Amino acid sequence: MLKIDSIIAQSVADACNELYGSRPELNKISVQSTRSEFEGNRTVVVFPFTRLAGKSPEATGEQIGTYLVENDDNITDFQVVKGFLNLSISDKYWAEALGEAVAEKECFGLQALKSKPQVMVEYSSPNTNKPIHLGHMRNNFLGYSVSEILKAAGHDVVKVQIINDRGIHICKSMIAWKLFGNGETPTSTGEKGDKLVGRYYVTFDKEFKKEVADLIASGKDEETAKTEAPILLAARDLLHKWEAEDSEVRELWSMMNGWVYDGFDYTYKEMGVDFDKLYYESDTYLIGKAQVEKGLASGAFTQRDDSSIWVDLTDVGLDEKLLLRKDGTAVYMTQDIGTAILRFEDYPSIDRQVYTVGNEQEYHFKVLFEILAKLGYSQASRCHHLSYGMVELPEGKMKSREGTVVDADDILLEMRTSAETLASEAGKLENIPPSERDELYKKVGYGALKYFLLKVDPKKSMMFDPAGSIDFIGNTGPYIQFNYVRARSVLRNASIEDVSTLAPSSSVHLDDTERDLLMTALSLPTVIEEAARTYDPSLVANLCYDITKSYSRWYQDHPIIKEEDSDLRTARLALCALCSQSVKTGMGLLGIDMPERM
RNA sequence: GGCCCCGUAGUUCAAUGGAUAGAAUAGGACUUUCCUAAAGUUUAGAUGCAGGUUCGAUUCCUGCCGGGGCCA
Repeated sequence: MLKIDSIIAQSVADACNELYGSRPELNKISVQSTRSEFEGNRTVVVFPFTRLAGKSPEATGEQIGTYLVENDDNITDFQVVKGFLNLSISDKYWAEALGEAVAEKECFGLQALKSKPQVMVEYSSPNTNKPIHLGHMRNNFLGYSVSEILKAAGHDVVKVQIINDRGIHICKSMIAWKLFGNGETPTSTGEKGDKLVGRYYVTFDKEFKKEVADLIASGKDEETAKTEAPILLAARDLLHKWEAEDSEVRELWSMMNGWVYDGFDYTYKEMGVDFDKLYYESDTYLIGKAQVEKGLASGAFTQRDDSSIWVDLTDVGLDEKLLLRKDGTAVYMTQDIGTAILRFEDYPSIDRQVYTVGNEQEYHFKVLFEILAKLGYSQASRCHHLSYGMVELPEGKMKSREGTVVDADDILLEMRTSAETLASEAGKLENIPPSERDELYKKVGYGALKYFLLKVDPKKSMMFDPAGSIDFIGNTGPYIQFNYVRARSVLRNASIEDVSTLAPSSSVHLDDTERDLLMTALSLPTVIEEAARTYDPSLVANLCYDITKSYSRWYQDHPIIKEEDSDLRTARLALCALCSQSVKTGMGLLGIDMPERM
């Protein structure tokens, strides 16, 4: 909601009070942009007041409109079309609103840091046996962006990662490396550490399948074969030794995980995401067990005859859920309980945790939050599962076993290369010093990728076609960057050092295109607030596009530097400054860097 | 079987219950003596089906059809 909209809503409430003796609630008063084919800037929907007035929509609109023009200086004129009251807002209001927004410079749209409660956002939960792929990238960019948006809305944010670094699947790549690795290391092969370990995870699977086939050939049934394959038994043995803290196994585990972390560090750095604190499941799964025992003692959980431990959530419409197996081993939920509680202890002031995890885990998180509530954590009711849809390929879901995953490092490289090709084909490279070119390809290429993944409503699943690749024209990151660059270029050519000096004269008149552009840019603060409230970066992405689209259209036929009327020139420069600043802020919240030249 | 999410132009995405459902891309026709044409203008094209609530439904409710997911 624009600032002017709350002013209008207030005046409309006054009008109803005065005219009909009843004051409607402010949030019931709908103010929106006036459609371009009608006179005016803002429109009040009058249908809700016809009952108060006991008149037709048209007559009600006339009465309220007349009252507004007489009693609110910002409103200069009105027109009623059916049930819509179109209001013209004074030039003075727009000039002042523009001047105020520009004066805020890079703070425009942002709320005071730490003016709202501390929030923890978990936005990566990798396994140490698989390299990062496109699905993880949607997760990471989404969580990073939501973190930045929450900060912009005034929250203190703690960004965390949970690393799934233990368990049978990790032992599988370990045993495969032991058996077939010949002592290979990332240094000896020159391969990225996460790729090397991932390769041995695949090796395990191949060997396992071969052994199963052999066992079946020698007369075993399939089920038996799958539990008796020697390589699986060897992996199980490693797991037992790991849990018994066998030093040799722990050493191998640390070494291989270390390789993976080196690989992840590179990819995260390229992606531009970072974390304030890392959590490892190898540290938290025992805490989870202890917490489950504690919950049993306090009566929150129950034990069955086979000694397995359960929680009964039928009172809140969920099921009974297993928390500890009969042999005392942990399930996923056990670990997640441990991790959550450890975090509440590490950061006593966090108001809630936000988990960025795919939508197939929705039930899991409902259960987790209920369990935390049962254990007495009042933050549980505010915890949020930031659930997002899958990234799908034209042939369906990505499957690592079928080799259809889109690897993160591959796509990052492809984006850089495409940016380079496009820039050189368009003959843009003369403008760019060679030393800055690689940086530029990253800004543009990665910007295209991030924008592509973030402009879609998180909860919807989305399509990625590797063959079609990601566009650089149209509704894309580079389109927004390009127009930003043009706007910055105008300000440079006009020698504007400090944009806050661009105070428009209060008598300057902006035309329809200019007012539309201004209104769009002025909505940044409320869009950020809304995005923070709904954990939805796509709102910010869409606003950046709207501002840019309007800017580009306006720029086409409105001279700025060459404008001879000096009041108008100043106002246009201010508009240019406001739009470029708003878009830079918005794109920054998406993790997208803006180049100054391209 | 139970529960959850999603069905909008050929395609990829928009639309706090509001006016004639917006963009992008692909297709047709244009624009560069002018602040960066990765741009702009223009043309053509869509709410799965059937009911209901409402002054007004892409949006809310019910049923069906189609796609995805979760729980055994």
